[in-house]
Amino acid sequence: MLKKERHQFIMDKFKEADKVNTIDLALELEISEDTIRRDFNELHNKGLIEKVYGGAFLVKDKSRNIFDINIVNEDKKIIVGQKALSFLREGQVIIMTGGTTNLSFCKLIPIDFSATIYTYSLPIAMQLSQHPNIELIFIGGKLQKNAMVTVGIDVVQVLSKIKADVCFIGVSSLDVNQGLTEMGYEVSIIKKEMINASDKIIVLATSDKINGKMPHKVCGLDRIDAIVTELSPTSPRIKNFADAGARLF
Amino acid sequence: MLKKERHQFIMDKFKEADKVNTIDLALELEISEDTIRRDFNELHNKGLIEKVYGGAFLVKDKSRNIFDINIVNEDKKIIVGQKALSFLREGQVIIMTGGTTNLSFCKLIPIDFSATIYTYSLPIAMQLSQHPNIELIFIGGKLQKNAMVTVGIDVVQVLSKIKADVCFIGVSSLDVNQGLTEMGYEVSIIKKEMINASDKIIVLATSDKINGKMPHKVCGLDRIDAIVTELSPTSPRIKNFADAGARLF
DNA sequence: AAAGATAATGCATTATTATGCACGTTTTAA
DNA sequence: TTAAAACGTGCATAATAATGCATTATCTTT
Repeated sequence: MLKKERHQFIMDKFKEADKVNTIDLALELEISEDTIRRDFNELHNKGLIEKVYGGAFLVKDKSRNIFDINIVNEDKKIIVGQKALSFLREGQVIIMTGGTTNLSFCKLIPIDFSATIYTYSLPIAMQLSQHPNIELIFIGGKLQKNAMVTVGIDVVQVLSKIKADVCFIGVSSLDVNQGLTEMGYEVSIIKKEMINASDKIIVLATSDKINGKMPHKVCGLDRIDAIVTELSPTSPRIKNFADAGARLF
Repeated sequence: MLKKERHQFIMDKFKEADKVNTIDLALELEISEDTIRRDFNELHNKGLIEKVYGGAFLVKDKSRNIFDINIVNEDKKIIVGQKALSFLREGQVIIMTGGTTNLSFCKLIPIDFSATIYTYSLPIAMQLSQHPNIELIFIGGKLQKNAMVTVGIDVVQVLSKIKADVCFIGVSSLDVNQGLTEMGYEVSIIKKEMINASDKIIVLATSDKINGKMPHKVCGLDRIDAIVTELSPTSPRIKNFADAGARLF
């Protein structure tokens, strides 16, 4: 029996019982307790079990991988993403902001889609790196850890020098009168710059972002070419936007 | 029986069992264990199997989620990372290259460690973003998708302007005579620049990178302040490095 | 088809890993 | 507090792996 098999065997034991016992395992597998102890040590070092005097317990809450991002309201965001696909054109130069709505959108982009995409979001970049035909340019800078985007003068400087066909922009809040507003000052500055650099502005927003105001204004409704939500464009919840002349999808 | 047939035969074995055994295969095919081992090595290098002492396992359906990175030889890389921790100092300015060895290292950095870290690797940045006291600066540029690092003139330009205390550098290959060499031209240029910008150079390498040569030279052994491997510094496998005066850890 | 070049294989040697045992230390429970 | 049980460490041994080298097989080119 190979060591790895034994390790697997031990881990499987936890399906039957909460605790495994050093001696029992040694007897069952007909090997020395020393070997079981060494196995325990290795499994412990991998963070899989917790050693106790006489045996071991399974570690339950194995802190889930930091790399997998939890998307709240993913179903709604997928609807938004699906609708937004119609704004994609092959060969475009695209600016993509961060946020989980944009991330859901990026997951839906056809695998062989070809374009040049600028982004300042780490998760978005990870996602888009799966697309072989997308030329991906990451805008560097100081990392803002909560949003997983880069900020600072370097980001603004890069953006000031580029020209894009379209910007897919996620939002903190969207209001009929205030337009697009942001929670953080730095991100608001950067988004302004992104909008400046782009011909068309497509806003991706789930309905919970609608009719809210944040301290820092990014741009007015008039500058936005399309607002994509999971709601029907005729939904009463966004009638005020329709009345104000916003292009809803 | 051709080598390719044998490889296919081995892979087919996994349909019957979870593992294959080196000796059993040698007996069944009536060839030497050496050949089976060489087959295992080749299949391992293709990422198809995982070698263990006494046999091999099939590599399971590789990460459905693009965000979780599969680290081959993680155990060895963890040993390297553990040793490398002793080179960290609070408050340093650090340059961190990419690669899974460096990623393993970053996972081991104490959560409250405080420093300024520059990197051009997406996964490394994702990992380090978990550390609240690390000021993380991502070096932007065009994304090279296989290595998940940024390349291009922008990267070089940023690096030419900074000064770091230490650079933790992963390698393609490390050779006594050639020193540090890289597979890709662009990355070799960038690593040169990183070395230029740093006072101390710490090389992190598992033993499989040792005694190999790649087309693009990065720097000689004399510029390297420490080579950290999973082996003992006195191991005969790296005796030639010790003889050449390299500082092994 | 033959000669030379290249790759594959096996063998001998050395290195590494896994395992059990002995023995001293730590932990548990009465 | 004490004795038994469990643990950790160093060591010896055996199994497995890696490496260099010689040999054999395969491919290329003429």
